[in-house]
Amino acid sequence: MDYLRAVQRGGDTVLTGVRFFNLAQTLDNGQAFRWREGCDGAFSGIAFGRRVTIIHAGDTVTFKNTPIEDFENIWKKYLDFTRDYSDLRKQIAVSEGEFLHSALEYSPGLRLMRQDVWEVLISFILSQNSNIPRIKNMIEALCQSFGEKLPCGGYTFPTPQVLANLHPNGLNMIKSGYRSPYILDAAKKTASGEFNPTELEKLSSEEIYKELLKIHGVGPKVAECVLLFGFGRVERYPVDVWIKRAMEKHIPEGFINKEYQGIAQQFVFHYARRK
DNA sequence: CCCCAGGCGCATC
DNA sequence: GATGCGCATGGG
Repeated sequence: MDYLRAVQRGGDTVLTGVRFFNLAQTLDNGQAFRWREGCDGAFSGIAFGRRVTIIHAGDTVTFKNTPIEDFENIWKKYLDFTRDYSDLRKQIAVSEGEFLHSALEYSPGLRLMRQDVWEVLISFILSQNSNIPRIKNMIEALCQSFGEKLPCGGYTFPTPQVLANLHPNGLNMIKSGYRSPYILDAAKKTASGEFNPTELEKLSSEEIYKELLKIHGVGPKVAECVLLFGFGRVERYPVDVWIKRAMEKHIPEGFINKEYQGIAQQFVFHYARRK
């Protein structure tokens, strides 16, 4: 494991002996869109209906105002702390080539996140033909308009039911343009159970993939994002322009180890986009 | 002001 | 099943 102990201290949960974890490299690399860095380096965000502020100092990570049950039930899986990155990184380094070595070194604290399938689905439908600042703006507008206000500030991600009941132009205020009908279709199929993440969880990645493509506005790229970031299918990975370019140039034969190529791809993506 | 953006649907071949 | 085009809108 990549931490030694998790203990509740006051209202907070504190992890000690943390390795292979960096807030910015994990929360602000284009996997998730609802995290903001404060001026003190802390990151605040909302997921699974809860808001949390995370502070990283030395080998200690603090989840503010978080009972240990919330860490165990939500954030542990969300931040992939059920996986051993020490071991995983070694495996990738051994099986892959020089470019992956550089990519691993470039992001020592990058972890694959495991997010809510519904939120990932909507977020990456919105992401198409757009850029990260704008994606964040659309998602925030969506949450402010249709999410639930939290007592500690911010809004939850709206439910499928709420979005499914909107009129065709009910999303005008989030300025999602031609993507709006896609969002509504995803919401209707999810609210009705036609697209059911809990049931799909039991199926093979390829079967889930086929179900995802039935949603209007979901193509190969978005479907792979949902498989990797939502369903945690780490053998899958999305191919966008950045990855396509980087793979063709540096890893033309593809990843040797297919088992974790979704995670390996995260390092390539982050490294390929470095300034 | 112009360019283009973590794609996709649709028409056409 | 492959290819090319238009897309609504804002961020750089």
